Amino acid sequence: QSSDRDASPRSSCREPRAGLLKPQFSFHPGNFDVILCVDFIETTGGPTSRKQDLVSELQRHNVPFSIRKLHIGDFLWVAREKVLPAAGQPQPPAARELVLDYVVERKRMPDLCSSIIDGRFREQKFRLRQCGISHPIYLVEESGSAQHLSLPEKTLQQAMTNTQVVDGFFVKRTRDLRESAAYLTLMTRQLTRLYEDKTLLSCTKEELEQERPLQPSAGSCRLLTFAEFNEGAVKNKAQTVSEVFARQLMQISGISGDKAAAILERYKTPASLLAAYASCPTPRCQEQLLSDVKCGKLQRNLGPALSKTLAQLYCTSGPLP
Amino acid sequence: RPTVCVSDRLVQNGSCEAVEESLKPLPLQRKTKCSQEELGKAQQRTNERETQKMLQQQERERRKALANRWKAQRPEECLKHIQAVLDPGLLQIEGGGLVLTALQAMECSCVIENQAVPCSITWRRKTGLGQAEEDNWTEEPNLLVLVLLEEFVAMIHNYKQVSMEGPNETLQSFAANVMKKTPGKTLALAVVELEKYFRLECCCLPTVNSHGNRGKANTVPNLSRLDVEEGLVALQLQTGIQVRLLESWKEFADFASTFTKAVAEAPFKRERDKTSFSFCLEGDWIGGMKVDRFGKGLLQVWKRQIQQFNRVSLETANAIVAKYPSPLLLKQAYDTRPSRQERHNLLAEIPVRRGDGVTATTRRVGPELSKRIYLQMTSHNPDLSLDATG
DNA sequence: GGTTTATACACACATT
DNA sequence: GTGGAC
DNA sequence: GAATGTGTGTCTATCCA
Repeated sequence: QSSDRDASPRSSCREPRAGLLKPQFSFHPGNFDVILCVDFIETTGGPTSRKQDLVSELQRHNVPFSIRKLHIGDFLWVAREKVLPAAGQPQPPAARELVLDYVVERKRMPDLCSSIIDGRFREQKFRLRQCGISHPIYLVEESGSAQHLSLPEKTLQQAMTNTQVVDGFFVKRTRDLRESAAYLTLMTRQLTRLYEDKTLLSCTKEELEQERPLQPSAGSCRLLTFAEFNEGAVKNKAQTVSEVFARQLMQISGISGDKAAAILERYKTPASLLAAYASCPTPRCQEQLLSDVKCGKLQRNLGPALSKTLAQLYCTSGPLP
Repeated sequence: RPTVCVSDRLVQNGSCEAVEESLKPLPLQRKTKCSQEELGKAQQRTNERETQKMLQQQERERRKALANRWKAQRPEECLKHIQAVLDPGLLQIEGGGLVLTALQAMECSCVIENQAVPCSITWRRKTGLGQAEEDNWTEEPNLLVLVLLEEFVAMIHNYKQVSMEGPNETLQSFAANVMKKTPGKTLALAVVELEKYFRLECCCLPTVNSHGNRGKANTVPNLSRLDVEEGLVALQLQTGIQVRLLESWKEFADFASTFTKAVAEAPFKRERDKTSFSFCLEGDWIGGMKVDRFGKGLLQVWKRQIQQFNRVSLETANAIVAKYPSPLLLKQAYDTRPSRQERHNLLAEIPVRRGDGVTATTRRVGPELSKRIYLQMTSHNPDLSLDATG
């Protein structure tokens, strides 16, 4: 069917930059196509790998897709405007793209195991939750879960159900890569039907965060450009004074998030803490300045030990040991 | 606004204001009549102490109650304060008893009641507010519904037949009805032994039935797994509801147990996610530096504090810490610089040696980072953005 | 002189 | 009813 | 938190003057 320009693995993987500077534009029904975007990693595991099977399956099902480097997620869908070849131009102008409100994180059982163990699992879920897309999907391939993995079966099932119940993500269970491809195929087709009659409005992430009143049932919806989405998932966000202060506090062993937050509750900035230390008439007072700061759950004292360590850090005039 | 999670932390201080209020009325009085004055003083002291005691006890009790409620949500004890509510319809199905058995094997209570939705499970949590024993529970916003195999197959089939827009029930209409009966709840569906159905469908001849509308008319011929997946994806995109397909009743029982645990732990985890800093989970996050009781290691802490700024290399941090080996020394250096520009650029010209030996290139800290560090050390505005171009 | 009992209970941190 | 316990 | 186990330190509780 409509074989995409980027569908071939050897084709260029250029990422359209148009849209970042454009304040706003919109796609109208019939003027765009829905395309599945596949992360580069999912297809380039090396020639010895079976990663090309996914490409084969998608091609076999005539799924229009595009292989790119996604900074978050493994699959997503974009609406690409249909561009008419300009007269005399060999290449049509760069097509603008809006990312649909669904993103898929594919996880095979071994991946899930290692992700849970080293903490990437929680981090991924956090990033997915605030990447700007409302409907994150975990696509879990339980290829004969009877295999000896580094984590018990019960644990993995619990993790998946937690992802569903606690995090509110959609968890799609699949038996193998072939079923995963089938799922992506069905999703592509039905997403095409879902969006084809809608008006798509470009939108920035900031605008989206304050209000997203449009649910997928409305006649129109506001979407991020692919460029903004993909760049936004990697760039360092702006730091504030209190954030950096909290991170600095936590550099000493024993100061956790709750402790740092409790200290921040009283002294929101390094300047105010230093001023408080300067106001202390005696070094003894400095050591106890933070001792009775109430931490965490409900009002547990920070304690004299950490208070003294912090006083040493911020009150030592000479070089630190 | 930037993605900082310094956000909404509970400010829970009711005690301080009340205590200060009680300490306020203490102006000195002139000596006129000794006895009366002594009496008044005594009265004042007495009232004052009574008030303090009362308030202290009230606050302490309140804090204990809050602490206990928080403890009740911890992963180890939260199940003990949960009761699962099973619809009797579940137990009337073959194999439904396994669910009851599995749930009772957990350390949560378990009751059978007629539910608004047949064959459903809901959960209740002890509020902890109840001083009277038992009976104040709050409903958890979750609902797990077992969809009978025959009904599920019928609904998939009905969705396939787009031509007949009659009263035929689909997964979507089923879900809509369920949510109408239980407003505000997150719905999850489960179907048991669908694979067994497929096997029977293959082996045995299709049992052709009259097109009875309502449920009990059984297996519809020629339902493929693809049809099921089509229906599930449609349900997902239109409602966000997910359906768990299970091979056996044992698996369903296990799923119900797992689901129960997830529901029980959900408030605890959500609260933690709210009140914790996002950067703790970032991949390159390193735990706190160990420091003994006399400050050994604090220099490393100071260096790592510099590295908490974005775009600061190890070499840069080393250079800065070498020049100013403690936070206070840096602050004092700022204090002695009269002009704003001087303070901004205090660290800008510090040389930073990069690379080794032959390829060693020596650059400087630069004015941009120098300014960020200055703002961090001196600003009294906690929400000031260090990366703002101003 | 200047720290302190004894147990329980958390929390920070480290492992299969 | 306070506050220390070696 | 995946689940469980390990050590730092506070915290709560006594007993007794």
